[in-house]
Amino acid sequence: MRRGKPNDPGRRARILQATLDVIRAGGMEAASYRGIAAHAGVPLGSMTYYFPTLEGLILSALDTTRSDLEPRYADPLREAQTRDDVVDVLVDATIGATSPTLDDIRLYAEIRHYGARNPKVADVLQAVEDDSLVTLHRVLPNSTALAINALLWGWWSHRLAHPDTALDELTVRQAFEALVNLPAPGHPFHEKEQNNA
Amino acid sequence: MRRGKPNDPGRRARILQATLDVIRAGGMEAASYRGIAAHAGVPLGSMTYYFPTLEGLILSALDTTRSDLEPRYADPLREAQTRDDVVDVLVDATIGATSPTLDDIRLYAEIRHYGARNPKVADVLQAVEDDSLVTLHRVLPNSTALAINALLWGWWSHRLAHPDTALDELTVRQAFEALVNLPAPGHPFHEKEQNNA
DNA sequence: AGCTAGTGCGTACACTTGTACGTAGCTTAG
DNA sequence: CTAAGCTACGTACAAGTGTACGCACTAGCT
Repeated sequence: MRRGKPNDPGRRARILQATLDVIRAGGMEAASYRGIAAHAGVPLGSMTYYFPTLEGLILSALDTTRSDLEPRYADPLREAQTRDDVVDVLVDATIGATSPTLDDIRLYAEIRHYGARNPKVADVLQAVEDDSLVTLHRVLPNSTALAINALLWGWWSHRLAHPDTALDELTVRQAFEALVNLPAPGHPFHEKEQNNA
Repeated sequence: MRRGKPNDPGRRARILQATLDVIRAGGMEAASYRGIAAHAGVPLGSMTYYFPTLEGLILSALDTTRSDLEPRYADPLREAQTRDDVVDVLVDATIGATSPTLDDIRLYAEIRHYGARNPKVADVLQAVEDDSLVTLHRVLPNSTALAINALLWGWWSHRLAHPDTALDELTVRQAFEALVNLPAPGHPFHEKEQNNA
């Protein structure tokens, strides 16, 4: 039973997209109803209509990033067979073709930052992180996965703090190699598995 | 030639301290003239008198953190002789006695976060980071120092995102060991130096 | 055609923010 | 003792914020 005028069906989605754009460009503090409305080309009244509370809008928008991260980072990891493959994927995700742009890193940083204080955002962060950790954990022991996650975020953070200086690929690669080849707990001697084609 | 009533000589310093407290507790967005004034127990007029602009106050406050970080992190590193010593210092700085509290990590995170968009804050960040990198660089090759810095920040970030879960010491230690023992560029074979007592 | 329910949005309000500015009061020079 | 100058602060203002609320207008039912 539909009533009223549904004259712009994609409006809700466009607002969500505009929200992410604004956060990417100006940070969470720039995410005001009015600013987002201007960016999306919708009147202020539409904002509060589709999203009665600003926090709700932001949470919804952040949540959509989960589906963005999955294919870019987790998918290639799922296909990695050897430890060397894993290193390749990680290097690529840090500075290569599948690596996020500075704007995307900024967005991810906003989530982490906000998540440190807002429990709702922390849940989103947890979900994003779980997606990648679970995938890493499929190939590597738990402790190694943690360290790699920490280092990956460290590299991304480095890129944020030094936007004009490119990271040296060999430096990044060797660091990941060192972590990936850590011995698993309970197996003091590291066995390199050789199940590639 | 002194005039007027200098009835509270430490007032300026107390304002700076209160500023850091407020940022630690509520983030940069909580750092308002009025909030800080209330926390420091001074009237609003005093704030704008000692610090005519809010950004100036924040920058001054952040800058004082530089002298806090130096002795805690750089000093022990200066005294490290062997690579194992370096690992000890790093593990300690991550989760041990000399490691920052969650509040201090939060403060550092604010600096990094703000620094990604505000050039003035970026300068402060740069200075803080240089202090530690220069010290690391004294013992380790440049690329390794970069990786270690990234990982250290990654671990701190992890603590922020998981305040209730303690990091396993062995996990942290092995990760740092792996990085510290990376071969120097130009020296394909790694030589472990054994100059301990 | 007329009635009704629900969609979409314009406007207004209460509040918080940084900052400018006027002024009170102490301290020294004359 | 008086005048002046500087310190310290109370107050006011303009700008920007989230959100509540009421009005138009469309679409389906009778």
